[in-house]
Formats: sequence, structure tokens, C-alpha cells
Amino acid sequence: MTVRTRFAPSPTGPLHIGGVRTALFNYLYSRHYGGEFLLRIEDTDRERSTREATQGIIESLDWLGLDRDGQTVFQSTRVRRHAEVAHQLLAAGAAYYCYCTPEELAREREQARAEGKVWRYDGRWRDRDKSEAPPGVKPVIRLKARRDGETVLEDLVQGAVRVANAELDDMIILRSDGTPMYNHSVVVDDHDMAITHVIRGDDHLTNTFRQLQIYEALGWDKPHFAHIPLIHGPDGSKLSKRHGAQFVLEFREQGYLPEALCNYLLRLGWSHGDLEVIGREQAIALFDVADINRGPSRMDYVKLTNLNGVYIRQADDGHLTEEVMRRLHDTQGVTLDDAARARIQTLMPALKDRAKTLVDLAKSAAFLARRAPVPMDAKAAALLTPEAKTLLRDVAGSLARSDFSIAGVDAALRAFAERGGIKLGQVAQPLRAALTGSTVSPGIDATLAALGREEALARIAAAAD
RNA sequence: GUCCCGUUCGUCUAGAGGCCUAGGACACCGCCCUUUCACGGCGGCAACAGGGGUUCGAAUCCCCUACGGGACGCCA
Repeated sequence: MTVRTRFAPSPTGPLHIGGVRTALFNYLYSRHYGGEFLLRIEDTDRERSTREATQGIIESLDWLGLDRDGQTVFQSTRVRRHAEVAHQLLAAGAAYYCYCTPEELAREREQARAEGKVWRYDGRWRDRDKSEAPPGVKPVIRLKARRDGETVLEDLVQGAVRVANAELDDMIILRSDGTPMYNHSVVVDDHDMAITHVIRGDDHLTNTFRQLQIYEALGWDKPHFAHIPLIHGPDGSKLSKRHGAQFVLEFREQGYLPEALCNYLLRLGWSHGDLEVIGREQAIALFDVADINRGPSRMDYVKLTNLNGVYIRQADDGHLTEEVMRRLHDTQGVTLDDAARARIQTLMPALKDRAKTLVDLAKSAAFLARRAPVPMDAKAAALLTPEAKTLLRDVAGSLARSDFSIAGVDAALRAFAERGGIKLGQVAQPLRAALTGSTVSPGIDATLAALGREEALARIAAAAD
């Protein structure tokens, strides 16, 4: 049997980091078994669902490279089918009309709460005839749930979880306006889409017992379930805005690579021995739900950032150059021409060693896209003492005679320092300031070579002035 | 409140009764490399929530307690 998984977000906001991990696990699981991964947009709550959110979800998944099989299913297009199944249940005597009003039930619930008691619907309309219905009340359809025994969920992650059926009441499957309730539509859709494995957040675990009852009432085969633990903030509380980024596209904005984010999320709650850096192919080869941990884990932005650095170092220079050019586009005062692109690409091997995010990388590359004179930061300006300026004028002469290859520049500088009886650092730092406007940059030889003779000498002259 | 789940270094985790003097990674602290900053290398700090069992032997199995989380809608 082909493994078919699905990711089923509701389009009520940007895609959350927890949702992404759920999507990732579904994706990896299906790919591992050569199966299919589908997307279903659960947009039955028309009040809160938006088109932008749906687009954001798709954009997020595309960015992360989580490609789907088949057409995206919009749950809102299936409400007629959901109602049909509800009536089928009704006809089979497995469900019934309930004429309680929302107000009536809310009142009871509130009273029970006030008395510190648990409220459950008592099934008062289970066996009453339609003729007893109060006038003017449109009924809901409730599932006639079993009251004795227990329901057992053999969860692929959580193990066997059992709940006494007495804990579950007769849930509403179809609202009085004829629209389906979540637990009902999920079951119908998963069945119709032939989903074999439902991998979702742990917050759905208790829903599963109710869904199991629907499967049983319908006599449908049940999919396998795997409930994965939630992701918390660094302090252990629910992940929220104050902890930092929580939406996928925010991470993209902050300069994280999709590969790094996926790798980080994969390792949150799942592991394979001591492996830390795991690419997509390897993840597909190794992933299995049996290796998912049961407890929730905390988001560690620092570790994510470190991993991002690893992926930046591994990334293709041309690709990074384009990313940097795009980010620099918004920066004022830099020239983005082919010369800038060439310099950035040339120095990229050295730049990427020093960056943990694309934002860092763009910042550190900005000097390459400028024209002399470059703006100085305070520390760099402080290095340009009168003595340093004299030194710069002198070294410019030596450099002018070099061929501006990395080796040539390096040789010229070493010879210069030796002749003057100074340490390399004494000339390198003022040079760095002159060339980059900063006290931090890649090696001075590579920096000089990347800038090229004309621009480098112009910057030195400007700084020595 | 009721039901369900969880608990190994600060964090992510390895660990399926003897391989555990509890391993790795991030962070942190030293040292080395060095032209700045990184990268890299070497070393250090640091954990089995508590209490009872079971067993020759428990981080691993069982029970209790504590703490944490999740679910209890005509939301999804």
C-alpha cells in the first residue's frame, strides 16, 4: 500500500514554525516510503480564513522545498460531501438530531464550571422522536457514541493511549446550518483522500478519540496516527511573538536558509544517533516516526543560527552572491553593477566563513559594492592616525607594483612590513579600515585582490588624504 | 476541575537492564592557528526531577509524589 500523508493547515494566519515541522515530518515520511504528500487547506471557517494566508502557506512550503503531490484540496469545496456522510450516519441510526439550543448548552456548561464539575452532553435527544422537537429550533446532528468500554489509539509516536468512552460525549458532526464540524470533516476528507498516515501536532491527540468513533460508525479503515510533540519557546511556554520569529517567512526575511531551517526543525524532537547536519536526501533516507520523541521541545534560536552558518559555508558562491545582491538592493548608497557582483563573488569564499545569516553576509559584502571613498565606522576611523596615513601612502607604492593576485599582494605586504621593521598587523589594520571602512573583514590579501588595483588604490588614497 | 501525555547537562539530544566514570551538538570558558574577525583544532564546565520497589545489577522495568505540557466549543 502506498503511503499517503497530508498537511492540513487552516489558512487563518502565516505559517507557524510548528506547522512547518509537521509538514516536514509528513513530507519526509511519505518520501522515505516512496509515497505521496498532499496539501489540504482547512478553510471551513470562512470568517477567519483568508486568501493571503493560503498563498502564504504555499509560498512557505515552496520556499522550504516541500513539494506536494496532486491537487491542493480546499475543504470548503467538500462541505456537501461532509453533510452527505452525516446524513448517511443518521440513516444508519449511528447519529441523531439534537434540538438543544446553543444558549441552553452554554448555560449548562457555565453552571457546571461554576460548580467545579465537568460538563458533558448527556445525550438527551438520542432516542426522542422528532415530534417532540421544540418549534423553531434547527437541529444539529450528533454522533451516537459508545458509552461503555474504552477507545484505544495505537499511536506511532505516543504508543497505546486509551480513554474510557464515558469520557466522550455525543459530539456534533453537523451544525444546525448544515455545515460540518472539524472532527467530522477531517475524517471524511482523510478517508476520501486515502490518507494512510496522519502525522500532526500533539494538540490533536484527544480529538483523535472522537475521530476514531466516526471511523467506527462508518465502518471505514482507519489511518495510522502519529502525534508529534509541540514546539515551545526558549522558556518552555507556548511559542509567541516575544520569543522571536515564529513564522516561516520571517525566518526567510532574517536571512535563514531553507535547508538550515529544515535541518534544525528535523532535529527538534527527532534524532538519529549523534548526527547533527543532515541534508534533505539523508533526511529522507533516515526519517521514521518511530524515532520521534514524546515530549515537547524548546526552540533554540542560537542553535538554529549556528546551523545556518554551517549551511552558508556549504552553499554555492554564485547562489549566495545573488542573495546578497538582492538584499543589497534595498541598501542605500551602493552600486549594484556587474563589477560589484564580480567582486562579491570573488570574495564570497572568505565572506561566507564569517556569516551566520544572509543578513550578516550582505552587510559584510556591502563595502564591495561601494565606490571610493567608503564610509568609515568609528573604530575604523580611529585607526587612521597621522602615522597610519603615512604608512598607507607608503604601502600604496608597494601595492601598485604588485599584480593584485592574492599571492602577489600578500608578498608585497610581507616585504613591505619586513623592510619597515613592522609587524604585518600594523599595516594590515589601517589598510583594512581604508579598504572596507571597518575593522573586520576577510583576509587583507583576498580583500585587496577582490577590489582590484584601481578601486583599492583609490580607497587607500582617499583614506590617507 | 476532569481526562491524556511528558520529565537525561542552560538548550537540542544519544541511551531499549551490565558497553555509563552517562556520549554528541549549540551556548559558555581556556589554549592553539592567525593580519582583524571568523573558520578550524585541542581541552574544560555541565544532566539521569524526588521517593519507593523489581533485579546479582536500573538513566533504562513498575508504583507514588512533584513539576511541565496538551485537550475539554454549533473553532480548526
